[in-house]
Amino acid sequence: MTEQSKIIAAQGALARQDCRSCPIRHRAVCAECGDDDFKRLEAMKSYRSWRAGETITLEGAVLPFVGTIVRGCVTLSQSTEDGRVQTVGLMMPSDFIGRPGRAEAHCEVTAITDTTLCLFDRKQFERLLIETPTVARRLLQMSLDELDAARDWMLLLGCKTARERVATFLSLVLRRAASEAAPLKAELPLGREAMASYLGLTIETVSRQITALRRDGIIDLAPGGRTVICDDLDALLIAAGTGHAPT
Amino acid sequence: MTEQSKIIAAQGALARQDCRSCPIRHRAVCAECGDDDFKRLEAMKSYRSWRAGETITLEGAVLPFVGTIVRGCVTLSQSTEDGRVQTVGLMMPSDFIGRPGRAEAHCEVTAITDTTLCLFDRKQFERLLIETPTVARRLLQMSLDELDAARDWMLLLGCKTARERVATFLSLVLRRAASEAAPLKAELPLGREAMASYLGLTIETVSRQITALRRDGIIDLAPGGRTVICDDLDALLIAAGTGHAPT
DNA sequence: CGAAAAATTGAGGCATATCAAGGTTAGTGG
DNA sequence: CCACTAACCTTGATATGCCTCAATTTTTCG
Repeated sequence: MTEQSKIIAAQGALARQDCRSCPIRHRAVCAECGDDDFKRLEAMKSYRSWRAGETITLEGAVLPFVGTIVRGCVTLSQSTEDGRVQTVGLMMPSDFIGRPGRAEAHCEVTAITDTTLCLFDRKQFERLLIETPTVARRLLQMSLDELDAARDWMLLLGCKTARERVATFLSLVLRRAASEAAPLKAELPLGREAMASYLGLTIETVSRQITALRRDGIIDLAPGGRTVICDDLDALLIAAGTGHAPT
Repeated sequence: MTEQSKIIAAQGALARQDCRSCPIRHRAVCAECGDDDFKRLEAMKSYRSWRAGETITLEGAVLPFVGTIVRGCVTLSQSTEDGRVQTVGLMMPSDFIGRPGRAEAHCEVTAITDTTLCLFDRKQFERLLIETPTVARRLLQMSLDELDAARDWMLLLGCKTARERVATFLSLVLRRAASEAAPLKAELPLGREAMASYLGLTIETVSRQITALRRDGIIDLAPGGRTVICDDLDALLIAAGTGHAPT
């Protein structure tokens, strides 16, 4: 696997692409950039890919880059000294990885699906932040959104029951899939183990609660257990203990 | 209480003070400001005070200001529809309250001790952010620090035992007090109820764990139960499941 | 000193973890 | 296409840590 992944990683160093045709151009840290800003970004960016399951960086490791998720799904996680792990963030395309102003990663970052990042050299990006207010402003907004989301998740971890946690996660996935008409349908980006780590539960409890929600007619699963179907999102939101969908 | 607090609040609208003699000048959002920046800030700032226990803003309420804590201790909290509450942040002098770019508060903000904020009109402050990179840069750093702290707390809420949570909190308080020599000693800013809400536990469990830590000789309490004493911080950190003190 | 608030302690119940087994799916090679 | 294997998921039985309910003690404040 390691050998193979090296080959993939090498392939992942793709040719530069025109930022203006980038699929996440309007949501990422570069959302407010003008042509001049893009010229600068294009000069410093590179692409790199990871296979599902690979570690992008370990907690405390020095990261020479920051970047944006172009494709794929990654988790941020923290762990105690004795090895208990908590997933503290689930990042999707357009989300920003890494921290300007600090080289050491605060979390472990893991690719859940095959993932491509648009990378910026950290030093160069820090200089850009000082000189380019459009990027700095957008990064502040995105960081504040992340902070709100983290605080919403603290409510889940501190107060909610297992059933509510699972229902909250499923409603979040269904909302992100945003298929217009009922029945809503979405493939789960995380397996049971990753879900359990995100929800502060065990695999077994997650599985049991999914079964219970299915038994209650609130959701259904497609064969394979990786795709959720929901006819009545309101019922799921009630099970989640949330009148409005969480962030 | 309400009548009296109004009087205090009125008194709280203090005369402007010279920013350069402000006690938190080097840690707050204005840490990197020069003389010109201060001139602008002084023109738009005002002070306001709250009594211990008062609500500074409700979740979802429109806040016409943002600001910095000058004195006191406040909590941010979120709640479920059926009234369960989780404290999601503990803010101290120099911390920043409110979100530029959004009027509605994401959390309920409560003064735990008597508190004074240095307030900025939100609209004016947002304009300042665009035109004053020193403030914008500092606010970004502070927001990223908050995000790291929130993620550390998610590890606590998702993985740690009651004993570890209480030990983590006590070590955090002792570290902030930063009294150089052993025995370390600090007054708890939160009562048992507020501690329980912050730690995702009940009052009773917090009380029992404090008793247990005391019985084990890891901490001691001064009469009144509001002041912790610790001879051996390492032992407390081990009880907290943390080799290094948490953020 | 007296009353209210805050903290402690105890007994018992319940939700979730843990331990263990069995079933299902996906990937691989014949 | 099928057999085989490994990973993933589900289900069951039991254990336990924390919550709930209830009573008492301690502290604070008028």
